[in-house]
Amino acid sequence: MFDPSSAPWLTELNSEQRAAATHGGDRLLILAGAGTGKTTTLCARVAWLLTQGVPAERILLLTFTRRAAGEMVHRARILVERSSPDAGRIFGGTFHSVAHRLVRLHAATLGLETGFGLLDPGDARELLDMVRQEQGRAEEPKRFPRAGTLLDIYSRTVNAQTPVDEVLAEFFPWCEEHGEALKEIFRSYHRRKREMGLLDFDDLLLYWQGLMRSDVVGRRIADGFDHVLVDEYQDVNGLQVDIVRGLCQTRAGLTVVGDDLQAIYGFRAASARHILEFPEQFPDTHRVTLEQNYRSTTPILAVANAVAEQDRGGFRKRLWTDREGGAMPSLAFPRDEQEQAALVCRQVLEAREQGSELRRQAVLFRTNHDSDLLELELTRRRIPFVKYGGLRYLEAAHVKDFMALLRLADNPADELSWLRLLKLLDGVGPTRARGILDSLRPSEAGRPELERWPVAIEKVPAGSQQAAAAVIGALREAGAGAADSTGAQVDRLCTSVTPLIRLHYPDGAVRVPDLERLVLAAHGARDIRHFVSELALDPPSSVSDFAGPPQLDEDYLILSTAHSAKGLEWDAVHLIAAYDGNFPADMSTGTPEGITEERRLFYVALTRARRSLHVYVPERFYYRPTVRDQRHGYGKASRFLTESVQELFDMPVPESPRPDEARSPGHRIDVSVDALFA
DNA sequence: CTATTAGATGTTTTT
DNA sequence: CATCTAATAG
Repeated sequence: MFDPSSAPWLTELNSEQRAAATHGGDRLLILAGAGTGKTTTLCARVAWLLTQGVPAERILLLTFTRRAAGEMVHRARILVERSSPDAGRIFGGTFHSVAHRLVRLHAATLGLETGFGLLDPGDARELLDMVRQEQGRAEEPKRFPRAGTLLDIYSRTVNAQTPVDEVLAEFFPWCEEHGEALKEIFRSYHRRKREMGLLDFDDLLLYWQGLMRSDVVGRRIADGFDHVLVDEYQDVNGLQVDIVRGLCQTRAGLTVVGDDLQAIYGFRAASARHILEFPEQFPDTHRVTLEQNYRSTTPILAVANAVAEQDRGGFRKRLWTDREGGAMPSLAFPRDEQEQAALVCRQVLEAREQGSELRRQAVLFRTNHDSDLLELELTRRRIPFVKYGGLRYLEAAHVKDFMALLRLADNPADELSWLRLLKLLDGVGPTRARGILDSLRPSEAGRPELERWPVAIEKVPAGSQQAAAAVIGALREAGAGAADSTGAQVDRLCTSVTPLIRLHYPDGAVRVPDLERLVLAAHGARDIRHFVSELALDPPSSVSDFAGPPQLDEDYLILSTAHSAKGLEWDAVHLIAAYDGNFPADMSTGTPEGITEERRLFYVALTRARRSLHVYVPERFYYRPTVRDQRHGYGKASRFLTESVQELFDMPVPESPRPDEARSPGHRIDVSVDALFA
C-alpha cells in the first residue's frame, strides 16, 4: 500500500505547505504570497486528494490563464502517475474554456444551437459598433462612447452582476448621460448575438452560471465533482464566485488559492473582496498562509515588502526567505527612453555573459507601447526577443478575414463574418455587402443561407463574381457533406480566399504565408468548429507561439506587460518606464482603489525577479513619438518608489554618453536635399 | 457607392 | 501610431 506521508511531493514541502496540501476539511483558503510555492502546493494537494481515493476525473481545477492551467494539469499529472498510474484525467482549464465545454454539452437545454459560434472581443466590438450605427448613435453631436468603451461597459456590467446604471455611475461617469441609449444598444446587441448563433466570452460565464442555477442540470454538474480547486482567487469576479458556489452546492470540497496583494484585474470586474470575504461566505473555512519565499533574494524581497506595506488592509503577509545575500536591486534614471533602451540592452547582454540565458531574463512594463523603442533597439542589435501579448495574429485584418470564412463554414448565419468576407470583394463596400447579405435571406427576418447564393450573386459587381463563386464553392463543400478531412476543407477555403486577400491589400502577397500557417495549425483540429473556438478562447500570445514550440536551443529575451507576467519568474527582471503617470497609469489615479490596484501591479512586477532586479525611470519621455512634434514630458519616479523604497536600491551614477556605432561626436554628416529643389 | 487619402483624435491592463 | 472621420476622386 502506498504511504502518502513518505511521498517526495509531501516531504519536500514546508510545514505550512504540507498543512495546506493535506487539509481534510471541505473549505480551504490558501493565502500564498508571491513565490511561496503556490503551484507546488496546489499540485501536492491534488496528488493528496488522489491518494485519499478521489478519482482524478472528479477533481476540477480552475485557473485564469491557459498557461497556468497547462502547467498545473501537467505537474499534477506527473504526480498522479507516480502515485496511481492508472488514474484518469483531471478536469481542468480556464474558467472560460471549462464554460465553453459545459455550455456546448448543454446547449440544447440552454436553448442554444449546438453549433453556436464564439465572438472574440474584436468581433464583439464590431457587432456593438454595428448596432450603434444602426441606431444612429454614431453621428450624434455629443460624443458618444466608442465601440471599445461600449464593450467595456457591457462586459463589466455582466461580470460584476451589477445593474448598468451603477456601473456607469461608478466607472464611466462621462457616459451616464447616454444611459438609456446604451441600454437599448446592449439589448439589441444581445438579441443580435442570439440571432446569429453567437456567444461572446461573457456569455460563456453567464450561461455556465445559468446551468449551475438550474435545479436539475446544475445539480448534476455539481454532483460530478468531489473537489474543486480555484487558482488566483483574488482575480475572480461576482459571476465566477456565483459559479464556484454553484459547483459546491451539494457535496464538493473547495480549495481556493490566491494572494490579495496580487489582485490586478479590477478593470475586468474582479475584486479582491471575494478572497477577503471568503471565510465569511464559506463557513468553516480553514486558512493557511504561505509566506516563505523560495524565489527571490533578500534585497529584492525588501523592496517588494516595502511597496506592499504602503497599502494597509487585506490579509497581513510579509514575505521572507532564508536565502541570504544577493545583489542590491538597481534604480537607474536614464536621460530618455533611448538611453533606457541602450541601458537595458547592455545589462541584458552583460548578464548573459555571466551565464544567464536571455530567456531567463525579462523586461516588464505597464503598457504595451512602453517597449516600442526597446524593440527597435533590440532588433538593431540583433538580440532575439519574444513579446507576450504583443502583435496578435488574430488581430491582423487578413487573418480575421480568413477566420470569418472558417466561421461561415460552420455557421452560415454569422452575419458579421458575411459582411467582413463580402467587403473583401473588389467593388463591394458596406452598402453592397449588406445588400448581398439581405438577398441571402429567404425572408425579411430570416437567416442567411448558402443555398440562396444564385440569387445574391447578381448584386456582386461583375468583375468579382468569379472570385466570389470560388469562395462560395469552397464553403459549400466544407459545410454540406464534410466527408473529407478538416485539413482538406481548410485547404480549399484558404485557396479560394487567397486571391481576394492578395488583391485587397497592397501588401497582400506578404500576408498569404500567415494564412498558410493557420491552415497548418488547423490540420490537427478535430473540426473547423473546434479549431475556431479554441483559437478565439486561447489566442496565440506571441508570434512564435503560433509557429509551434520554439526550438530548444533558441534563446530570446522576454518582453511582457506586468499583467501578462503574473505567475511567471525570471532570474533577472528589468522594469522599464517606471515613471509616475505611466506606472501608476494616469487613467487609474482618479480613485484610491485605482491607485491601490496599480501598486499591487507594481508589486507583481517586482516579485517576478529571482536574483536581480533593475528599475528604470527615464527622465524624459515622448508623449507621442511623432517626427514633427517632439512633445515630451519630464518624468518623476513612480510614486511607489518613495524615498524609503529608493534607499533599498543601488543607484548607479549615470555614465556620460559613450560613442558607439550610433553616436560619433565630432563627426557630423549633413544630409540635404536643398540642391534638388533650388 | 466604393476606394483612397488627408487630417484629427485619443489612449491600460486581458480571459 | 493606429484608428476613425471627412472629403474627394473615380
